[in-house]
Amino acid sequence: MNIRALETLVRIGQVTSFSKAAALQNMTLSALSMQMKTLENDLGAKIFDRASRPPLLTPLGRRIADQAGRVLRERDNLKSMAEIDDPLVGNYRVGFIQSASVRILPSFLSIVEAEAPFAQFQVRSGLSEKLSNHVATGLLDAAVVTKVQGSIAGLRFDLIASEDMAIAIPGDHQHLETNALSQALPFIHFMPSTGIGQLIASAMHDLMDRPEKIIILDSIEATMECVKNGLGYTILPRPDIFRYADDGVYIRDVKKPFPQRDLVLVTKTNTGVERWQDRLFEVIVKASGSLVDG
Amino acid sequence: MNIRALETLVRIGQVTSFSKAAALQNMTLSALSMQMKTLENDLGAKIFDRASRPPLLTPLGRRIADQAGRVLRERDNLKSMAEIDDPLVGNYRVGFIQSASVRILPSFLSIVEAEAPFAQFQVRSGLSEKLSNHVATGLLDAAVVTKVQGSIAGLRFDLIASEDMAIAIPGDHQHLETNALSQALPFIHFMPSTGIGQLIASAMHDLMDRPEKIIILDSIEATMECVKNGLGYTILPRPDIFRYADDGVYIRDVKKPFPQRDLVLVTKTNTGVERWQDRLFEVIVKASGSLVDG
DNA sequence: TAAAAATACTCCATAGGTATTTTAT
DNA sequence: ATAAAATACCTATGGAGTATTTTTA
Repeated sequence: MNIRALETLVRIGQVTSFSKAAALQNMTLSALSMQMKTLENDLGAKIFDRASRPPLLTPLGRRIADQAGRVLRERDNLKSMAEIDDPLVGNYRVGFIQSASVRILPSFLSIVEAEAPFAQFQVRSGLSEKLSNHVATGLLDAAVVTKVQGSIAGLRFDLIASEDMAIAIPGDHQHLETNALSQALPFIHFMPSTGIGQLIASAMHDLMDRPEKIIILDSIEATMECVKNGLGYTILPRPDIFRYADDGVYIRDVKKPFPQRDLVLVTKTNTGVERWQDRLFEVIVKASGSLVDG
Repeated sequence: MNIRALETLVRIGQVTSFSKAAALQNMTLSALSMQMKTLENDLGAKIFDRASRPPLLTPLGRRIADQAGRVLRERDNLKSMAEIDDPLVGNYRVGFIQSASVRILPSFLSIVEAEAPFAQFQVRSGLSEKLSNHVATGLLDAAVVTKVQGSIAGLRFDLIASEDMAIAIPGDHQHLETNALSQALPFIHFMPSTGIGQLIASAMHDLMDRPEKIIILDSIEATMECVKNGLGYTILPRPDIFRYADDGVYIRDVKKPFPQRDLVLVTKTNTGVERWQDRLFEVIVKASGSLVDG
């Protein structure tokens, strides 16, 4: 079945004349006649009553012509979709690490709703390494992750924000020196295997003796909840601490020359110009800018 | 834009591999590759990221593939519509004369809803002659009308029902002979120009002297309303009288050898076998059978 | 009889196949 | 190194045009 034949059929339905339709479709009457004959054969249906001249649509033909109109409308939608000039057109699969999904995703979604009406987003969350790999293998188009050292080939990283690390201490222990803390309280350690976990481990190593007791958790919110309940202290990016802290938590900034947590947008490096990558980055930076920061 | 290319695109979206898709679509990888290249050119859109192998759908390409699926679904609907075996498939434009639209149409519509799920009906009402002409010119597919003598060439008439004529008389004049009636009361005459009007005129001529006073109305219901109010008497098909009569109306049947009103289904005569005509007739007869008859 | 559709015949564009080269993993 | 995609090249099909015949209004 040829899509041009459907266009012709719809036109005939409008003008009820083969010759007029032929003129409007920029083809000869002969070609049009053959086209309709072929269409009838393809469908195995009698579309025209050729006993009268001009041929009349049969009831079935009329219905088929209506349906052909629907096919053409969907085809037109497809065409116009391809013609949209906005770089953010399409169906995007984007990963967000846990903290980004809490802090950036909501404002991101509200921004794209307004600014990228032709983009759909499928979001999935996970750890930085997994998400980065998914971008590399094409399972995701982009991901917001913590930048890790051993960068995978073929990936592009755009810096969204550099965040200072800080120490979160239960209020009743705020008088203790950092080093003394490690003797007095357990250290709540967010998963050392993750990107941010490695940053925490290195910070911990630089700042204090190895704590007597280390509790490993896989959730930032749970980590902070423990600190709030005086069960231990922790090191996390300042914005994450700030997000969950209450009056009972004392936040101690760490001295300047210290590794920061880099939140990056990962995409594939491409030879061609991928305008959507730049635009997506723009929008994510905007979304991250509107988040509450300490 | 070729519809086969859209099928291929959707398939690629499913299997994420050109070569697997090619096998499934029964074409060579080469052909498939060219087809996708052509599609991208047609649309002016980058559907694939060819930097990786197998080529990955771009976000836009993924969206376009979704939309292509919609196009194909509508195409499939069209195909399956053409394959339905029921003779009553399609979009039918049917005319009903006034009395048929009141007496037959409702049960007709409820019957087709159950028995002809693939048929749509557009109904219009009018006078027998006009409706018949519309069938002849193809403006209507069929019409339920009163059969008139001078039958137009190219039209087929199927008898739905033969209805006796009767005289409707106000109760307080039921003792009068038919001939005497024409002196005592005005004759309420349904439009003499119509098919049924001609039957009435001829019946009136056969049965009685010309009435002193004739009132012409264009509505059967209004005619009967006048009789009910004692304003005059009338001749109409028995079922029409019966429909609107109440206790105050006396119905006098006319003697046997008398022209009847033939309710017919008008369609175009066709060389080919038009199964829908027979089926439509069947359904209309069924609908007319379920109407209340005196 | 005149206008419109169908048919006969021809040509060319293009879609698809085979063989080969290129490329990403 | 190998599997997969792209390219080069060729062929065949079918879609569209011209000229002619048929048809019905």
